[in-house]
Amino acid sequence: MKKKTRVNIYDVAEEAGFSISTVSRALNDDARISAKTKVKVKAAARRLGFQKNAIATSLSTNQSKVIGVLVSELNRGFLSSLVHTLEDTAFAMGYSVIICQTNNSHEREKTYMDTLIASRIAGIIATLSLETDSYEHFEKAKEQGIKVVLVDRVSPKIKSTTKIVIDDYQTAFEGTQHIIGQGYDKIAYVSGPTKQLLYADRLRGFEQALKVAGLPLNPEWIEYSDDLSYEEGTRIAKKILSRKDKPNAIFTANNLAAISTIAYARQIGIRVPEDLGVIGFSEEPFSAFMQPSVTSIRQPSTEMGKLAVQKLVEEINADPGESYIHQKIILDTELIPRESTNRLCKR
Amino acid sequence: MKKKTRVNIYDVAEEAGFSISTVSRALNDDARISAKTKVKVKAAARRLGFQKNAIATSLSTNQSKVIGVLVSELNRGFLSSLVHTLEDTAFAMGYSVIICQTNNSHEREKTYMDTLIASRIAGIIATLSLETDSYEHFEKAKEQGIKVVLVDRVSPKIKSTTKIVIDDYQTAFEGTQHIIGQGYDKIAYVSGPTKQLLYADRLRGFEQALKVAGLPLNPEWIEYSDDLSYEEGTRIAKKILSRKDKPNAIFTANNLAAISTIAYARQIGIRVPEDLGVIGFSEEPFSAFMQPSVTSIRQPSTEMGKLAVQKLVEEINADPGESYIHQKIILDTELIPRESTNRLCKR
DNA sequence: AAAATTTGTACAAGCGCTTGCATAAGTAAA
DNA sequence: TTTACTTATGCAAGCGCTTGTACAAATTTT
Repeated sequence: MKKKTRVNIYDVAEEAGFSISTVSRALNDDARISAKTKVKVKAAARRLGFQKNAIATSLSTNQSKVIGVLVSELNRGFLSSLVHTLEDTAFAMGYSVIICQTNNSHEREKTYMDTLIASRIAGIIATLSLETDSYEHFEKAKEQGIKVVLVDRVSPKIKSTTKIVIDDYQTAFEGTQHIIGQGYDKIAYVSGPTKQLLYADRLRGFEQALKVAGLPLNPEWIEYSDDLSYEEGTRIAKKILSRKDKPNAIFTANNLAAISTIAYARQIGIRVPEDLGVIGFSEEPFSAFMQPSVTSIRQPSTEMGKLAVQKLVEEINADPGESYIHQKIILDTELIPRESTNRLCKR
Repeated sequence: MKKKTRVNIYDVAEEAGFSISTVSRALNDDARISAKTKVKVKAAARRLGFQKNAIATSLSTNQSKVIGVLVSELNRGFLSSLVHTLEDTAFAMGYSVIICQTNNSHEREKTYMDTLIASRIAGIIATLSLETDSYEHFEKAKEQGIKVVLVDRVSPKIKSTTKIVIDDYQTAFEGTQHIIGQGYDKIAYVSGPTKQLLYADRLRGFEQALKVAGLPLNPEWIEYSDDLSYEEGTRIAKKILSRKDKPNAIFTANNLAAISTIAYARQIGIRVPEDLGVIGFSEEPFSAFMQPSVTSIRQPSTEMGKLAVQKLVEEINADPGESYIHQKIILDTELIPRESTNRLCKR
């Protein structure tokens, strides 16, 4: 048969002169084992360089100390910062984090879900991929008893799940008010795919702010992008700024697009913020350092990440007897006014 | 005793009318099982919604399809991009990736190493933490049969390990030549901790280029930073630029520091690139979009990431009989001249 | 038609732990 | 001293899979 590989609990038992059950309990600080025995067992384990096989423990207890993180990709400021925090917080709570990049593909999201289920993961923290519009794979996870927490990109169709979000509608509303307050009155909007709730909400907030302010809502000034990449931002800026009836401000649904919009505008001789105000959702690490610096909306990635792990672990450890109350937690955002919309006071 | 949890191989065996060994082999496409049987077994598995328990497989085979990634943090452009690629490549090869951020702490690096060993990980891809100067934990992993690939931040003290690096000495040498070629002749250098080989090499390359060009090497113009953060960059720029004998160019060992150096210089009225040339190692996503854009050195994070996974998997699957040949692979870098050192042709 | 192969499948041990229950030893109460 | 509890430890089954080996059936060879 197979040969044993490394030092195991049997070796420790022999070395310490106890049975394996005593060793197991001693190493787990079970109350039933006397202090003296524990000392002896631990000494023996140390002597042998014993390292508990986490796999065997997982199989035995049917649970692992690993959290799966489903995220579209790591190359965006918000997500990279979120994952950073997730990992950090999880580590502090004794969990490891397994990263799965969906690349915004629904297919890959499902594949990963299967892998995670097969790995008997403790729980999942997910940000829906942009493509995702069916949610059976989440139901599947839940059926298997895997707890899920959704962050930022959520869907009302996924029930009984903790969700951690910002108020996209309200934030976009306030962002728009900020631009209006700076004296811009012809405002364009660059949206992500409205299939994603969050982009739909942002767009609504934008439109509502215009309506409240009595400003025109020109359908020609609303553009959509699948991925809001840097290149997409340029493409759309080009389109918008080549119309006869040009807007004098652009609100983009992420920050990358804002940055490329600014770059393109300057390139064709449009001054920012004098001729064109630009504001972008989210915040990239360099939003503050650009020239002009980019007015942004800070999403509390750190807070969201911390909460996500805490809530997940809370649910994992919840008494299975009583039903866990799933919350939708809405965190505050912060508008960071910078030069790109600063039309009022000259720099 | 414990109650079984989900659909397992026994259930499938019963449903299909075969023994569990046949089921196991059928699901693994073992040659000894007839095609007909395989079809039946797989159908039964599908009917029951069976999902193989990866934990049990791992325990049984004593190996897992998980690669541990040890990285200082995710918030730097190079590392975030590297990890992105690692994950992507690993996924394509049927592996998952478990991310461990050391936060540049040696202690945490060791803790993680233990966790990874306990998880019977297939292999480790690591970037040494800045603090690390002893390497027993890597030896430990290797003793346990865990393959290791080192990327970017390596150490000659870790033997028999595949290493994937750039030529830091040569790259810094060429970078310095670039600045000199632009007509700067009083060049300061901002180094990371030279305990890390890579920073020592970069510094050597810088010094050598000065020597070759016959330029003065003013010890006052060489500064060190522990983490080369944005704030550190500002602090050091302040220090260097407040000397009576100011340099007219600054080479920083990463790009973040270059960006903050530029920001600080402009703030106190020093023009970049006219009065001060700035070049930074690495490349942050926005280096190109800054004003002025930052002359950088592109490290091939994508290529490094891909190779790292490929080499690791290659070693994992290598015949244990014959000894695997560990290579040190050196990849090309690319100097990207941008505005921040463009003194010759006016923009 | 018998013997020798070649399939195809089943049995059962083992991977390294956890844990319910039994039991032995130690202590307190009767 | 006997009985009744505690407290500490051991036994053995079980978690869900893999896999060496045995064996029966089907196929080929003589």
